[in-house]
Amino acid sequence: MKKFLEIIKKCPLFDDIKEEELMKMLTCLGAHVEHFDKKYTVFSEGSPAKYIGILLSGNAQVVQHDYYGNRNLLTEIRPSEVFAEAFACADIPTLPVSVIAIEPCDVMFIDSAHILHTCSNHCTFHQQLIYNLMKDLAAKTILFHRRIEITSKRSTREKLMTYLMQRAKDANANSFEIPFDRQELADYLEVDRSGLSAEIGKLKKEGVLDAQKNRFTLL
Amino acid sequence: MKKFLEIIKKCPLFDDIKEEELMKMLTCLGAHVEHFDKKYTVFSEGSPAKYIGILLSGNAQVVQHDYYGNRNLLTEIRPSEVFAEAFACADIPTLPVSVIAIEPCDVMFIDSAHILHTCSNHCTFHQQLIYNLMKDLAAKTILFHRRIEITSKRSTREKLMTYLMQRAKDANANSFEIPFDRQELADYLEVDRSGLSAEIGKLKKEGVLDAQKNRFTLL
DNA sequence: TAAAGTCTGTTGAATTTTCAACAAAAGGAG
DNA sequence: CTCCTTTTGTTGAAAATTCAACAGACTTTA
Repeated sequence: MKKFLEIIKKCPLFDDIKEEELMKMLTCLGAHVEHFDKKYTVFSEGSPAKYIGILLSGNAQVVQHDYYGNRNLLTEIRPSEVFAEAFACADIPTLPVSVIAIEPCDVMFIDSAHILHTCSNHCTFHQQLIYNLMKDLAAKTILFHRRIEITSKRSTREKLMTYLMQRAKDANANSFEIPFDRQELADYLEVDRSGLSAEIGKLKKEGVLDAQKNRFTLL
Repeated sequence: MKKFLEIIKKCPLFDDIKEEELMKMLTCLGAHVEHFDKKYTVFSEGSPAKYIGILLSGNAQVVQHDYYGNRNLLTEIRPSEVFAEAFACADIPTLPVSVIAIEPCDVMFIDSAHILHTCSNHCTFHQQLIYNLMKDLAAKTILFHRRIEITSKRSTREKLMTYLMQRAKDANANSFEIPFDRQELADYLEVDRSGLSAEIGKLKKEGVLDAQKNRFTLL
């Protein structure tokens, strides 16, 4: 676990927790690390929502499948990010989503009950953890707002442009890379892939943007 | 404020806080109540995200307007529910949404800084409030998941049926009322109102459901 | 390096959604 | 009760999305 210390320190869940206390605390919380190869399932839909996950290396996605088998891409997860915490904290018994390793991953698991319920009066770090968890959930809620801002647009073009403008604002630049390939972007925007490609082509011709692979430039 | 005590007690933000401490605490937090007539604006897009709102009476909605002026209905707020907390907790400077009174409303406002930052080591209720806030945000995140489950469907019919099945599950019955009129439902599902009406008509003819005003029955 | 597999852009046809306009129904005010 | 306003359902034409299929570019693997 030590080799991931730098990533762990960046995790918002551990803000304002001293480095010398961190490892001790993780042991106390019963944290453990597992490795997953590409395309393997980290959490699967319907399994108990007992553990909070923290991505230590690699790249994963939160996805949901509807009853027609359509894949719905909910979020991209990057190292030091927390996932599946909302379900554990909200006492949802089983996960309504799956988490899939897109690249080989190392994941740290912490039993949510150890964060929320055990000795919360005696260990000072529990209070800090809960405060950090609240901050993290607030940030997640904001991300969902942004997502809904996108999907609430009615046309492929507007969805794409809303997404790209969000990314440009985040990057503070009009040229930036996105973490999706075309199919994933289509899934995220909830549009048809071929229609998306066509729309990108049109926008290029109109001189609104430039796109090479996953690098986009707004003009 | 006292006349709303029963509603305030139901607010998840005050779970496990004793009734005799509640009023004292609200005074300490600087909570105050305002009245809003129908169609008045409780919070407006772009204003500072300083206050957390708690609806004490009436009915309100969280809405967002895009640059074409389309109204996007994010959530319905009912008495004892908390709103705008995510923006305050996530340190978002200005609100990206508006809150509108649909019926005459009474709203309690609490400065979020008083919950998050003041004397958090000395007053025991602060820790409980933060824990409750975390629970509340986790629940909100789940609601957004459900919302995205709906809007990620591609057709009006699937969106409608996904929504109705969620409501049926919540109500634990195949007959239930929804808190929207047709236009609001269309906004929530992000579909065209006339197309929605047509789809409801078809589903009735097919014997899949029955609908009278805002009471739906799945058959 | 060759072969196999994956990703992307393009097309046209089928299906859906959107839009605008109107009439019927329901609700509210006086 | 009647008038006026709002909500709901209906329609057909226009526009957009989806779908399936394919070819070329790019990657990966053997």
